[in-house]
Amino acid sequence: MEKNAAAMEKTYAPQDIEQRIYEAWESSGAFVAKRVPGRKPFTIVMPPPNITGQLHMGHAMDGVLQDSLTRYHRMKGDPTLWLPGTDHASIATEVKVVEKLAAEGKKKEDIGREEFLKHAWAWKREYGGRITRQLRRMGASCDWSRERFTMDDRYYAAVREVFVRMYEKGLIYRGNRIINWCPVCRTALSDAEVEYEEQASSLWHIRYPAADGGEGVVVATTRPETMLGDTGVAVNPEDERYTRLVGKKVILPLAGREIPVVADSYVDMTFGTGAVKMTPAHDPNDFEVAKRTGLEVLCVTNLDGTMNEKAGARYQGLTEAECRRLVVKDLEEQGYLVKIEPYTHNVGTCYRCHSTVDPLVSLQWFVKMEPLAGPALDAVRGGDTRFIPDRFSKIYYNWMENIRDWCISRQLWWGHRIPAWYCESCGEMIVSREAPDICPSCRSERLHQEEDVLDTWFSSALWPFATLGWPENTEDLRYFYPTSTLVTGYDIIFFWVARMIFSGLEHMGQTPFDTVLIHGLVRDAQGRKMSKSAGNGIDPLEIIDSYGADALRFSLCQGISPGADTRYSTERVEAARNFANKVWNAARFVLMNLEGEEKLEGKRLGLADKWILSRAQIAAREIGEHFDNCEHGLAAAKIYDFAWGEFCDWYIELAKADLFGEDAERKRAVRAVLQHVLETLLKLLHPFMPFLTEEVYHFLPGREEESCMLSAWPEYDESLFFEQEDRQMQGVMDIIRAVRNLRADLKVQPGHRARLLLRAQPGWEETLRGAETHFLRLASASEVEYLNEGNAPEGKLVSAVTGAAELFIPLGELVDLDKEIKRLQKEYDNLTGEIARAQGKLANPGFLSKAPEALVNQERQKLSDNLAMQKTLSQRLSDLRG
RNA sequence: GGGAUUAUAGCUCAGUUGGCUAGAGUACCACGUUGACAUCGUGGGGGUCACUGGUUCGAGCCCAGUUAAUCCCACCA
Repeated sequence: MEKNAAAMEKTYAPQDIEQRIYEAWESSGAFVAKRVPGRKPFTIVMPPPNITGQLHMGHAMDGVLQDSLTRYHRMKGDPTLWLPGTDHASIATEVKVVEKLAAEGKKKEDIGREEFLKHAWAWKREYGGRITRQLRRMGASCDWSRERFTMDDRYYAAVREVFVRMYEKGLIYRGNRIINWCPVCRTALSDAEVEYEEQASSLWHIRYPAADGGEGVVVATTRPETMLGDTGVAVNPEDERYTRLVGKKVILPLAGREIPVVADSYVDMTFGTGAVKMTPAHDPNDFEVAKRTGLEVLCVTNLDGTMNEKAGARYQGLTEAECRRLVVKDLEEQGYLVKIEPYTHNVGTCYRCHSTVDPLVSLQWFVKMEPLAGPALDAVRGGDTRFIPDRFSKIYYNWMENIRDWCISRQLWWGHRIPAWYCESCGEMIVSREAPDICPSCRSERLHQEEDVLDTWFSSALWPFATLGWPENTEDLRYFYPTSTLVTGYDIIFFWVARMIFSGLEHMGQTPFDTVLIHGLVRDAQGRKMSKSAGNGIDPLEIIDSYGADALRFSLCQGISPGADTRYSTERVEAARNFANKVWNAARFVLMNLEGEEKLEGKRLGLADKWILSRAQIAAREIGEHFDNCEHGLAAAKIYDFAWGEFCDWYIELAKADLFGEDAERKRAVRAVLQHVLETLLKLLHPFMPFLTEEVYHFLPGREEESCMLSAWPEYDESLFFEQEDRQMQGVMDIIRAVRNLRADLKVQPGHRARLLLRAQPGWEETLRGAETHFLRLASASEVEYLNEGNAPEGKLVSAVTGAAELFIPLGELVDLDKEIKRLQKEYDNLTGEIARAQGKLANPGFLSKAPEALVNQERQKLSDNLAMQKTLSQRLSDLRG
C-alpha cells in the first residue's frame, strides 16, 4: 500500500531512510542471484577489498560503478549476480598484526607461527566485516549469501588444487633465482611488487689492480658495498681497451681475492669506464652474465639486510648503509677509490613499506609464465575480453609480452601455506593436495611442510571461478562463469586483472570476463592522489553522513569518463545533493496532486503531455545505451538533464495550469502523465540513487511492483514517442524563452503581466493557439492575441522573432525605441551571419553530394527558417525606423 | 630509453563512430517569498576548443609536428 505524500518532508533527509531501506532490501532476499536456465546472466565479481581496509574513495568509485550496472541489469530482468568478498591480503595484514603485537611488546618470532596465526584470525574476525558493512552503507546490492573470503576452507582447497595441478604440469617450479628481497618485510617480492623511485646518489669509481701487477681496470658502481660479493669483472668483447685483460685476473680490493675478467656483450662500452664489476648474487644482470660466463655466485648479505660472514670479518654484521661507509673509507685510504660522481638513478622499493629492496639469489617458488602468457594475449587480441577504454589493452600487451617468471613464495605466515612437504630423512619433496603421512620414497614419517606462503595475488587470481565453487563443477560455476564485466582501477591491471585472465584460461579454459571497465583514480580537489600519509583522504562515510549515499554516488558518476581520473570536491557532492532534493520535491509535488492511480490509457493527451512522454522515451533509450557502453558519466548527465531540465523546469510548470484548472478531463490526463513520467524517472535514476528512488517509489499509487529495485527498466516505447509534438513543443518553448528574455531585458516587474501578441510563422498557427495556457502561465501573459499576416500592431511594443512566431509585447512607458531598434538590429546581424554560413554550406557542391541527406535537409530547413525570421525582423525594423 | 594520457568558459569537467551557431555543474552579475523545492526560479556576462601545418564538402573530434603537465613501463653498472 502506498504511503501518503503528506508524510514527505519538505527537504529530502537521507539519514532517516537509508538504513531502513537497505535492511528491507537485504532481508527480502532481493540481492540473491537466481539462476534461470536459458537466460544469459549478468555477473560481476567484486574486487575483494583487503580485510585490513577501510572504505576509501577508490572503493566508493569501484562500488558505485558496479552497483549501478548491477541494478540496471537486474531491472532489465537479467539474472544478475554481484558477488562480494574480501581478501586476506597476506603481507598487508601480516604487517598490521605485527604492529599490533609490537604494541603489546610481543614479536612474532617469539610467539611462533601457530600463535601468530591465532592473532591474525582474531584480527580477521574483528575487522574483516568492517569494509562489507561500509559497502552496505553505499547501497551496494551484492549477493551477500555468496560472500567469499580468500582464506575460507573451500577457497583454500581451490588454491591447493591450482598449485598442485600447475606443479604437475611443470608450470610451477622451485629454484635458486635472483629475486627482490624486502629487508623490512623480510620476504621475497614479485617484480610487480617493486616500485622504482628516482634517487640522488653517487657513482663510485674503483680501481681493481691486475693480478700480475698491472694497472688493472676501473669499474663504476652505485652500490660499493656489494663489491665484497664480486666474483668477476665484465667488459664488452668488442672493447679494444680491455681485450688484453680478458681471461686474466684482477685483485678485488679489500677482499684481496683474485677474480677473472670476462667478456660479455651485455656491457655497454660507452657507459662509465666500460668495465663492470660482477656481483651475481645481488644484481639480476650480473646474475645472467654469471650464468653465461660461469662466474661464481657469492651472497654476502643476510636476509635482514646485514652483511654476512662471506663479506669478511671486518664487515660482517654491519647494515648495508654502514658497510657502504666503511667500504668507501677503506677504499679511499688504500688508494683504490678513483673518483665519486653525483648520479641519479632508479632504486627499487617495496610497494608495501617503501624501503629499498635488495636483489638477491635465494630458493623460491616460481610460476613459469611463458606458456600462460600466449593464451592470455590471444584472449584480448581476439576480443574475448575487451578493455574499456581500449588503450589499456596496449598496457596489458606490453606487460604480458615482456613478462618474466613470477615469484610466488613469500616468507610470511599469514596466507596460503605452500602445499609442499620435505622428507627429513631423504630430502624428497612432496607436492600434494593433502598432507602426506609418509615419504613415498623412503617411507619415513618425518616430514615437514614448506614454511613459505603464497603471494596474495596468487589466490586472488582465481577469484572469478574459485568464488563460484571451483574445482567442484557447481551449478553456479557452470551458470555464472565467465562473468560479464570486471570493474577496477588501472593500478591493479598487472597485479590482478592480467593474472585472473591467464588463470581463468588455464584452469577454466575460458577468459574470466567479457569486459574490463577501467576507471580512474579519485583525487583530491587539487588533483593530488589521496593517501593516508598525505592526510588528504576524504572519508566516504563522512560524506554519506552529511549528504547521503545517493549524493555521493551521483557525484562520483557525474562527469566521469572511463579510465580518466576525477577530482573529488565538496561542490560536486553538494550539486548532487541538490539534485536529489530536486527530484524529491518534484515527486512530492506530483504525489500531492494525484488522487489515486491514474492510468495513461484512454486519456486525451495535449501537446506538453506528448512532449514529455517523448522526452522520457529518448532518455530511457539513451541511458540504456550508455549503461551498455559502461558510460556512467553520460548516463548520469542524461538523467540529470531529463529530470531537472525537462521534467521539473518545463513539464511540471506547464502541468500546473491544468492541474489547478477547471477541466476535469484534462486534470485526469495530466495526473496520468505526471504519474507515468515520475515512475519512469525514478526507474531511470534508480541505478544511481537507489535510496531516494526506492523511498519515493513507495509513495506511488498503482506502482507496478513492490520495489523500485525490482521494477522493470523502462525500454523505449515507440507508441509514447510523438515526433511532431516533440518539435512543436520546442517552438512553443522558444517563444516563452523569447518573452522572458524581453521582459528581463526591460526589467519588467515579475508581477506585471502583459498582453502577448503573436503572429505565427507559416504552419504554426494551430499549435500556438493550442498552447495558449502555456503562454499565460510561463510567459507572464495576461492574454494572448493572435495576429494575421497583414495587421501590424500599434503602439509602444517590444518584439522578437523565433522560428515559430513573431511576438510583440505592449509595454508602454517601459519601451525605449532606440534600445529596441538596437536589440533587433543585433539579432538581425546574428541571423545574417548564420544565413551566410548556411548558404555557403549549401552552395558547396561537395557538401551537397557527400553529406548525409538528412543533414542537408536539416541545413535547408534551418536556412529557410532563418530567412523567414530575417525577413520578419527587417520588416519590423523598417516599421520602427518609420 | 620506450609508451600512454591530458591540454575546451574563473574553477571542475562532458562532448560516444568528424556535421557545433561548442555544453553542464560551480563561481559571478541582475531580478524574484507566482500554491514541490532558496539544497529554488528567471535572465545574463564569460571560450580564435594549447600551438603550427595537413586530410576533408566540413575538424574540439582524424593525421603529422611543437609546447606543457601527468602517469606507466624498462636490467645500463
